Amino acid sequence: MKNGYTQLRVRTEKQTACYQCPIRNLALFEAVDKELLDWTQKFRSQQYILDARRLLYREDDTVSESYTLFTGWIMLFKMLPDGKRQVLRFALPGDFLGSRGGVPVNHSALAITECVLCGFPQDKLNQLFAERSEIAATLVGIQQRDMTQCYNHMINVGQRSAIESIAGMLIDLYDRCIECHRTARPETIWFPLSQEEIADYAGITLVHVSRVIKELRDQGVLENGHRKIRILDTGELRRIANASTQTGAE
Amino acid sequence: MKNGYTQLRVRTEKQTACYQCPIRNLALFEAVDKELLDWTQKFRSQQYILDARRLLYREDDTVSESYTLFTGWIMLFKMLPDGKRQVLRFALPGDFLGSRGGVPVNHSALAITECVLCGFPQDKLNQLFAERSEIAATLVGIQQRDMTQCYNHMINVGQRSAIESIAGMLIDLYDRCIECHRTARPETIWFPLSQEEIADYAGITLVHVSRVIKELRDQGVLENGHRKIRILDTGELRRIANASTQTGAE
DNA sequence: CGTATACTTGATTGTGATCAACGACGGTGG
DNA sequence: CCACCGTCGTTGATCACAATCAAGTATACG
Repeated sequence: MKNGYTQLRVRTEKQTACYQCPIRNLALFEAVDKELLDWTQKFRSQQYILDARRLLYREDDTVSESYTLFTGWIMLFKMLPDGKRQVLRFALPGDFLGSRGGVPVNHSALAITECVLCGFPQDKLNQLFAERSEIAATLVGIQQRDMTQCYNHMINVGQRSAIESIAGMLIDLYDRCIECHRTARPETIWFPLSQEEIADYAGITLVHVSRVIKELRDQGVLENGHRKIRILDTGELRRIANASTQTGAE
Repeated sequence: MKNGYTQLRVRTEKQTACYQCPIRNLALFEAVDKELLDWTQKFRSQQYILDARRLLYREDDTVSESYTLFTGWIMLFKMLPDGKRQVLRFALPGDFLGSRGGVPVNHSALAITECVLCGFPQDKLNQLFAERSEIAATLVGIQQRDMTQCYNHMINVGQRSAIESIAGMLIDLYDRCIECHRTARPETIWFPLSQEEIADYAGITLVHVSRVIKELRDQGVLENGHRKIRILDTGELRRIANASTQTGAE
């Protein structure tokens, strides 16, 4: 109960049925016909709960399942020998994680909040490809989308200054939150990331993250605190994310 | 002839046959049985030549073919509005490029040297998936491998100092060159990258690249010049790539 | 042989790292 | 209810790595 490692618990109550899945249009089975969804559901092994601060898997593990994240935030990252950490991606509801083709995973995954995941056994995926090739095409598309995100992140890390990078990251997460919550625009958003996690994502130190966020607060672009954030001026935030070394005044 | 944009020329002489392709084990059709290779070859639309310094495609283009790089080096990159450039990856022979599922491409591709490419029409790929699902699995695996590379690059850019980052990059390219040339170890390698391209890959300035490479030369780790490089001490280079702020002396 | 491109080197500046200390908050147990 | 503790965020002082500005030198090319 306390070994600090994979702690998936089977979700006993309320196993959501695939045919009524609210995020299906984001996930692997978007291409599947309605009448096939109960068939899809047979592929699903289980719904799981993963507590906050627990690892879903660790780099180099051979993971036997793929997962669709149903609720919560998961952080994908890699560690360096000297203890540095690079956050690769934040997975939000609808994102697809885990094993790809039986190869050991190339990153670790940690739950930032408590999460609900739908698991699909890896060994059935190839069978699935053979029977329904449009699923294969969808998976290729998902990987393509992940790659696009990865490329955008690379620009943040490689070419932008600290403030640009953080602004870009906030805009990106903001848009993705809007997309899955469909909440009104200038709403306070649930934002469970610590400054250390932001730092390891943007490739800067947590001290500097603190200063940058203070700067954004002082500029009236956002309010934050208590694991929440409110973007007050999305336009300005987008401008900051794309402007190179434009200091403040118009 | 001089519009600076996609300038694929059909390769008229010596169209290499798939069944005798020397790099097939690296590429998309590694899973295909020998007796099916002439069938595979029917999917191939054409072998092309792309001159050095020409774009294969540009970000947001809808590309109708996928390519296996047969000869040469190609640089994948993204531009920012202010003219900054982030190099995402260097493609070497055997790498798979281009369209994925009819979506506009998320990056641009430029030939660093003259290249030979094998083209596969995109619209036939889905058909291919349906007929031979192991090809789909292979493509998923290729994308997975690309993603792994991308993640490793992210660590270079995000967490490592300039000298670590460049050392890591050289080791990586060195290993990949060895892999496709199978040349003896301490060999001078064909290395066509300019310092500006290295800079845009590692996320630092070309001036600083020059200083770092001079530092590596002075340490006796490598010799270079004339678009060639010779790694004299791979062990030391690997050490530099992984050590955090270890200055020089053991 | 002249021009353009690539690389080198020096001087200076600045962004972000590092070191250090303090404050705010949330949970726990007395 | 308050004291205690741990985690997280804030703020200041100083330092260093890499950016920038600026010339100069090789090298490739026509």
